[in-house]
Amino acid sequence: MTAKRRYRLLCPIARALDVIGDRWALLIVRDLHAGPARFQDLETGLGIATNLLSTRLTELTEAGLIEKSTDPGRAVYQLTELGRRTDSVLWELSRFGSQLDPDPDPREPGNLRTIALPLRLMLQAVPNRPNLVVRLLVDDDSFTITSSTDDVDVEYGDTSTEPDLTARTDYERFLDAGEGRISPDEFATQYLDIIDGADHTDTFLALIGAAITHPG
Amino acid sequence: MTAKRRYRLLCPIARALDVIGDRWALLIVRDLHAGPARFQDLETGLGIATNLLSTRLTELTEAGLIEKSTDPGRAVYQLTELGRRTDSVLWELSRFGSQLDPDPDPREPGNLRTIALPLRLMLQAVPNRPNLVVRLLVDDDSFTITSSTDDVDVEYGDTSTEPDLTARTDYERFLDAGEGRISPDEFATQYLDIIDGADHTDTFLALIGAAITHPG
DNA sequence: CGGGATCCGTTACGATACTG
DNA sequence: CAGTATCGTAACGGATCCCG
Repeated sequence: MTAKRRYRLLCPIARALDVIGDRWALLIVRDLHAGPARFQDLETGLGIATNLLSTRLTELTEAGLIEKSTDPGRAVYQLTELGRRTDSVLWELSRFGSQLDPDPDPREPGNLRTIALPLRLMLQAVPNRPNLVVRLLVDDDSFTITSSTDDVDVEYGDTSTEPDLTARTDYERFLDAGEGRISPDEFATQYLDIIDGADHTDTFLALIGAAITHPG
Repeated sequence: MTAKRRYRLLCPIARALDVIGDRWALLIVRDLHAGPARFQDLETGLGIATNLLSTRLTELTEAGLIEKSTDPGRAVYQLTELGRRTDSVLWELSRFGSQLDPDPDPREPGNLRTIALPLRLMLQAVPNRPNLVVRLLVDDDSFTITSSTDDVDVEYGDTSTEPDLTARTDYERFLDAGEGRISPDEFATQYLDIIDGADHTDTFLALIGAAITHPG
């Protein structure tokens, strides 16, 4: 029943921060951009205390950014349309953060939902995307990339659709490539294993290369 | 000597939030986009406690976003090049925040540095900008808009350059227009007084109209 | 076992008073 | 004017406990 701490300024930036400015709020939203997630997915992915996650989830729900669907008995959280509109904010934050020195003593996340949104936004900037469904394995996590000319989606986990191609890489290298510390070529040839669907290799490498190279 | 609270995650978004995610940090940066400011300018503009402003300023300085120039004996804070690169983040936050319901019980800011950055970013999106220097009076605050084809700047306060045109409006209407609650035409004809330099009126109105209308 | 709620020590924030 | 010092309050973080 305690009133939440707010700026209460007229300006839209302060208004936005009143909703997504609290600690963890944007990171939770970011992870949900990778698709619906359960309580524990978010907890282990972020390393957030359960009480904080709980309060953030209700606050974000009240603000209309996320919603809880208890369809099959087990709670699942997902973004609303309003919540999905945070993608530009997150994208610009990501671009700004890439210019900063990385933490000297980083903490590994419990899962890699983290990278689904940046990946999608990079792919989104590529013109003339091919029609392609890719299963991308990063360490022990799996992503399904669904590319078409009109749209592109990156979902965490295996989805029902059968992929055209399956590839594997590791998290560190993926980050290096995404932030420009290694070249697309070096990444593609050295750190990307094509496991299945090799006949789509050229299409896939062109897509990845364009995504990394593109100014954003 | 206590270690600052950080996410310490590898992802660039978390890295960005470790620097500009603290309460007030982004709003301070936003106000500095309006040009150099003194301690008290920021305090009254935001309504922030002085101890918090003090710690934020040193943190932002350590992070390399701002710098203090004590040239004439009086401390003046201003953005560094890195700090200026927050403009895209702030712009997207502003766009997101405009979609949210305004606070039911808002608090008036002590000054209007707030709106310099949104205004500049709106103008920046206008193609074929005219060469024009405008003094815009909003309530008791003054802005100097320097427009050219290549670039546009909005500084808080009167600058040395003599304006081609001087106009006046009020804060509420300005916000209404910027967030699309009233039309550019309605704003220009009803709530914008041309005080001086009337021969540049058409040029100015075209610029303002385009800025408001433009998708951003 | 997943999905939280409760408790409690620590840190951050906010208001005000005070100092160079 | 530009901060520092103090102090009460709110938020965070870790752990444990509870409930279906």
